[in-house]
Amino acid sequence: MLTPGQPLYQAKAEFFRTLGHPARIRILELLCERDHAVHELLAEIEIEPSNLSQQLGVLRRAGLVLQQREAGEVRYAVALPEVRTLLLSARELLSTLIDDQAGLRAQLQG
Amino acid sequence: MLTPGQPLYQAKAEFFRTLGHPARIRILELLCERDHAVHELLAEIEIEPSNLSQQLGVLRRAGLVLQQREAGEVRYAVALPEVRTLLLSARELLSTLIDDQAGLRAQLQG
DNA sequence: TATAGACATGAAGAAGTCTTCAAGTTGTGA
DNA sequence: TCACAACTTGAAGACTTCTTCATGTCTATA
Repeated sequence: MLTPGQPLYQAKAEFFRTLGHPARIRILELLCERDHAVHELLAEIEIEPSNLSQQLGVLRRAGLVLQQREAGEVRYAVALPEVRTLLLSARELLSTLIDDQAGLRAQLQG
Repeated sequence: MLTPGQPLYQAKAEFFRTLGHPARIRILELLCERDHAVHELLAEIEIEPSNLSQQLGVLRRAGLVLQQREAGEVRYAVALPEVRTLLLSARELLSTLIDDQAGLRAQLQG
């Protein structure tokens, strides 16, 4: 969990593993748009409440999101604006990757 | 492994999991500098040969690196320039994250 | 063609991650 | 104060991923 003194590439790997879950990706994407209460996230993501809490816990412990009580609900927000940049850059890479693979498939089939 | 038809956030999660291993991160970082033969990677990364091959296999199947035989050795290269951008953007985020956490620790301790 | 070097692969036990369940906490309104 | 809503937590079995071992392939060279 980003403990100091460990080699940097270890921390990087750990960080990417934190992003390596569909629910956590969705949460971050939603939080990049605006902050959300837990019940709002629950309405958007198909997942059990306790599972959502677990995933929020993972993101919280990684330092990627912040929690805040407000008027009987718990609101979450991304902790750093850099998260948005990273997700965009991943989307970029992924769409090139998918296009390339579609191209390859087309080439193989025709 | 980036199969078409699955929801996008699933593909994203899978993609990040591919990056979620210290050896694979190191491989990609080295390949972002220049392409390397397997034995060159082996000299840089502390890992058993068969393990390195396994990790290269993961990256290859994900479409992130390309393999090429040449003069009795196998050379690897990153498949897309976008990989470099993404790694930089992750480094950016991670260093902010680490600074923030160091700040928090300092605040808590003194 | 035999041998060696450079890699890749399949399989299996160890280790880590997910999902769910049951139970716990924290505010809020009756 | 009681009860409820909104979340969180710990634990446990199911499921994945890692690492390593033994073996296999490919190429170049003697």
